[in-house]
Amino acid sequence: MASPRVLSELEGVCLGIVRKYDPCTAYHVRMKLKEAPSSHWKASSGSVYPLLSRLEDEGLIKTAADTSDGRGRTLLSITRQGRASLKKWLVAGASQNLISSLTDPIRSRMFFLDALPAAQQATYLDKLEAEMERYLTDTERHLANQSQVEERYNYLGALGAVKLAEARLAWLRTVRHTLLSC
Amino acid sequence: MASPRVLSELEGVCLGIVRKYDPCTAYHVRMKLKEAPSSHWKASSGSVYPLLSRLEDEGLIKTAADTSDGRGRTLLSITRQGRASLKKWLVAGASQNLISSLTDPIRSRMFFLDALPAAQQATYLDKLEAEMERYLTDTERHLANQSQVEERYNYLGALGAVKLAEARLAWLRTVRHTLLSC
DNA sequence: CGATGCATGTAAGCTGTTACATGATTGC
DNA sequence: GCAATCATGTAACAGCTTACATGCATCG
Repeated sequence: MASPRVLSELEGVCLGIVRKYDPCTAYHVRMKLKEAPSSHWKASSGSVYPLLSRLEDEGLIKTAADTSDGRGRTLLSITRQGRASLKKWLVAGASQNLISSLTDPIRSRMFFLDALPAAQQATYLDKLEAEMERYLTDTERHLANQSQVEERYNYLGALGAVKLAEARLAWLRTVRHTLLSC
Repeated sequence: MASPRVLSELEGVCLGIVRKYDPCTAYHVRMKLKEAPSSHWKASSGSVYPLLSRLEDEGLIKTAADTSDGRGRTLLSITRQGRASLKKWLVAGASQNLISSLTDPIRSRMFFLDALPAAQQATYLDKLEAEMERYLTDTERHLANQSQVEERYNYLGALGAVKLAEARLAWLRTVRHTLLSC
């Protein structure tokens, strides 16, 4: 009986990537994490390699040396047990505690904006809006690269990032209007 | 010259709370962190007390023993240096890297939903939608408790939580419709 | 033949959580 | 008097980041 522990967020995501691009290298997993503009994860080698070793130790992925490549690549595949763990991680996401664990540094700061003098508030909100617009553009561009038919799930995930970015931007504009128009 | 390091997210939030309810106890800071349904922070004593000690060591807050209370309460106040640090933390929020660091466990999972058989996908999405509705209600209730005039910044922050929750729910419904209607 | 990208790792450190531990105050 | 809340902390650990270190492959 394998350890039935719940995977961490990054573990679940990495295992999901291994499954999706099976077989692939650890490096590939890192690159996939990096290419989404909306990903929280830095996915440095310092987190990914030990993480994947751990998953291998627990039998969730298996490795095979790629002899055709002189760099000593290691190809990763998900195991039957890994698939079961991934499913478990997936459905565990429908809990109040995970739904509410969304961190938003912008919103956090809004509560304390009165610490800035009015002029600086305006400057800050201006810059924020400009950066948020740029971020929205990034997420939209990323969405445009996902095929709606071939990569349905990637498309829907990327769509979520766009929708959230739109909502944040709209909220920011409301804030700006509320604070600066009187 | 004091250490000009940038505060972490939780440090900034805690310092902001101290400033807002100055003077207040560390316990009060924890309770404030807990009462928002959209807060990412668990704000356990194990994080808050050492954090506030650190801020005191760096001269960002000062403490005073409350002799009128037998429990040995310690009252916290923000210092001039603390105000400067808080402002710095605030404006540092307008950076691409912080804007994009929004973690969404629901969206993360969407990319891998194809790991579940269709029937389980439907069950999962149903449960998710129900929980998201409950979460939206929580944030709305919290918003209703914030005065739009007296607590303008708290109101705007809570409004952001509601707007994000609405956008996530709308997106979830799109996902459900897309995946289950064919 | 040099730059960029592919590829794999380790060590130290930061930040926050969980679990534990203690005790006073307030309201019923 | 007892329960809930107020109040303060510590120790161990989990999880991820930063910085460092190495070396082959590919393309111009």
